[in-house]
Amino acid sequence: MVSVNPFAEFRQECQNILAEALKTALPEAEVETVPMGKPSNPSFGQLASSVSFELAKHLKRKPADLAAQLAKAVDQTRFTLIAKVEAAGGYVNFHVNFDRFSTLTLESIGQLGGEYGFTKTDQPAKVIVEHTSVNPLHPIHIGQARNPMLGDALARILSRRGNQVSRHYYIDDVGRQSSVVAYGYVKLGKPVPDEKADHFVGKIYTITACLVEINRLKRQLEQAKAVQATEDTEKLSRELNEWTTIASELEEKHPQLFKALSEKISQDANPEEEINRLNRAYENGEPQAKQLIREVSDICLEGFRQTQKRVEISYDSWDWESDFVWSSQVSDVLGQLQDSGYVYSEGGVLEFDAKKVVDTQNLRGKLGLRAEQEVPPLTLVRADGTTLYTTRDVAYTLWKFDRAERVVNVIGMEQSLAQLQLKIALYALGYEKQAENFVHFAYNLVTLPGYKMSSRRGHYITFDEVLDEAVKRAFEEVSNRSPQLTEEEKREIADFVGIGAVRYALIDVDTGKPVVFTWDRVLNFETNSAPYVQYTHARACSILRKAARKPQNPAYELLKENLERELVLALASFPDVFVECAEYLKPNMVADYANALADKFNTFYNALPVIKADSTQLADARLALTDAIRVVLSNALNLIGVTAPEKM
RNA sequence: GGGCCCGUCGCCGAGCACGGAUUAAGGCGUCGGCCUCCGGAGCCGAAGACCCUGGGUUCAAAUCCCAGCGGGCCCGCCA
Repeated sequence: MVSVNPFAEFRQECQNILAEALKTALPEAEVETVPMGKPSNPSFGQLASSVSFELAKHLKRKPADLAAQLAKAVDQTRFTLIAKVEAAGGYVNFHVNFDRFSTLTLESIGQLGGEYGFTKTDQPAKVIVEHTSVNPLHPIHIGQARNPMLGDALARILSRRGNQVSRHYYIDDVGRQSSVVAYGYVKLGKPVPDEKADHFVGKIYTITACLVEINRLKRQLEQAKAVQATEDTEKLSRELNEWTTIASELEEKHPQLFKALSEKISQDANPEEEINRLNRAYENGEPQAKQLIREVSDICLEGFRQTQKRVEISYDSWDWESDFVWSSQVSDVLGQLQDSGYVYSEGGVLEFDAKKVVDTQNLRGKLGLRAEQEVPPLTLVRADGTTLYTTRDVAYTLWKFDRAERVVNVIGMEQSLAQLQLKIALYALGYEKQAENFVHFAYNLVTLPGYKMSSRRGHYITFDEVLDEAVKRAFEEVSNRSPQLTEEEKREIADFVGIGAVRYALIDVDTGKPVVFTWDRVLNFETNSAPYVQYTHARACSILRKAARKPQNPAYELLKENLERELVLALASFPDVFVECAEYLKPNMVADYANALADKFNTFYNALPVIKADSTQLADARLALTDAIRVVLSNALNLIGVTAPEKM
């Protein structure tokens, strides 16, 4: 017999049996669904129901009496996975029949193998997961790296759930900052990168932005002084000071580049003007500007691709924001929004009245907003006629919905308001179904303990650095532990261990909480880390290798130890964990599950011999258990994109 | 000023969406053990938490509601 979800099978049986018992013993009771939960203590069984507490109220009887009556009324002849039903402390406790349950679970895992646990949804959909979408201006830094880790895990999970998933990278090349790099790049005479492309672009961006900012502040300061605006003068001086400090930092770090850029840029009286001109030209789709900015963006993206390849993340589509501007899509959406009646003009600026949409369409309930919560308006178009980021994002979102039924945006929680306004815009345009299938998957930031990360200021640790360091430390670790391996083997292991550790660390924490970056945390190789789970997987593989036989028809009922039964239960509940994490979009659940299973297995491993068990039959049963653990650990790691190695 | 998120042992953190049984999981760190045994990136044990505070709902609250305090983020003709 094979079950895709053994524990659910048991739960269903308990529910049916209890519902029957309710009908026969307490026909006067009205219960819609019978509550069923995991008891705190295994001696109370594997599932327990607290119906009696509910009923006690209505029937005015003691919970303990009701529970006893229900336990008695249970029809034992219909037990298959249940061993016994008992009343205790007012609860009705269900004990699983381990002989049968172990057999069902382990045989199912043996049969389903790499598919075990991945229960398919009955409503498969086309889903677009947009993630990463780092601006092509500088290398991906550790603060941003949480995004692709989560996004990729989500995509893997949703796809395993039976959805048709497409991964999209939104290239945000429209906006002043792209013109800033391009400007610096031209000033330098369009140099060929002499290092990893995105790092190269990042330096040009930071230095150029800094120099331009200083230039701007100086001019503003002079103006302020001229009209004797003391307050402005003070504020501007402070800002100028800050940027001057940054400039000297940059000059020290990259003296040649800094010198070259600073000489070239100082030749322009007003670099800001140049940049704005380029920006407008790009939005208008002028060929020269198009050619230039795409060229710089492509250089940077090439660097991103290298990093992504390294962490085994891929995208099905790279979507250029500029394409939406150049085609009529943005202006079309703008037109539709204006027709909707929720847009007003204020001094030549177009504003979207999100609050009005919420109020007239009665959306507070659907959006989870409080009664009097303010929803600020969104500026759609500047006075000079150019559009803003969120405006363009509306067009992009509709484009996505032409290709999918569901859209998941993996975007930091600092953009919650913009994402909310975007959703409201969908309602305003009459795309109600789309709005409901639009999900902002928000996550909190990764922060550095010392200072604030800022890509504009060049204050960041790059993702590449973190990966390099992780692999380096993993290499030292492997060399210490397994000196007999060849250099080649060590390098390979160091790679998946180091990268796995980083991936796991960025996924493991609840997305609502910020991650404070420390090397110790991200490069953890001990319990509760990818390497720990990987090691456990390799250990299981090693046992199976050593046994060198595939047990035929193992007698699962021989698995009578508590440690073994706990393992069976843990294995049996993997499908539940998977479904839950897919439905509630909680990738960290998978990491936690894998770690907990590894824990249990290691305890078992230390306490009970597998190959050298007392009898061959018992050894066979334990080998089958070990094999099932191998399969499930591998399936779980697969969901979060971590390699499950046979050796390490 | 308004909104969103968060507050659990010295530190980090599960559990909270769906309230349940006087043992609130783990990990790090501290202290003490374990290789005649299948991989010690491991295992076992000890110490450490009135789950931010105060109310409320309930037979039952870490979990739900209200108020407060503390931290992060957002409220731009930036993205």
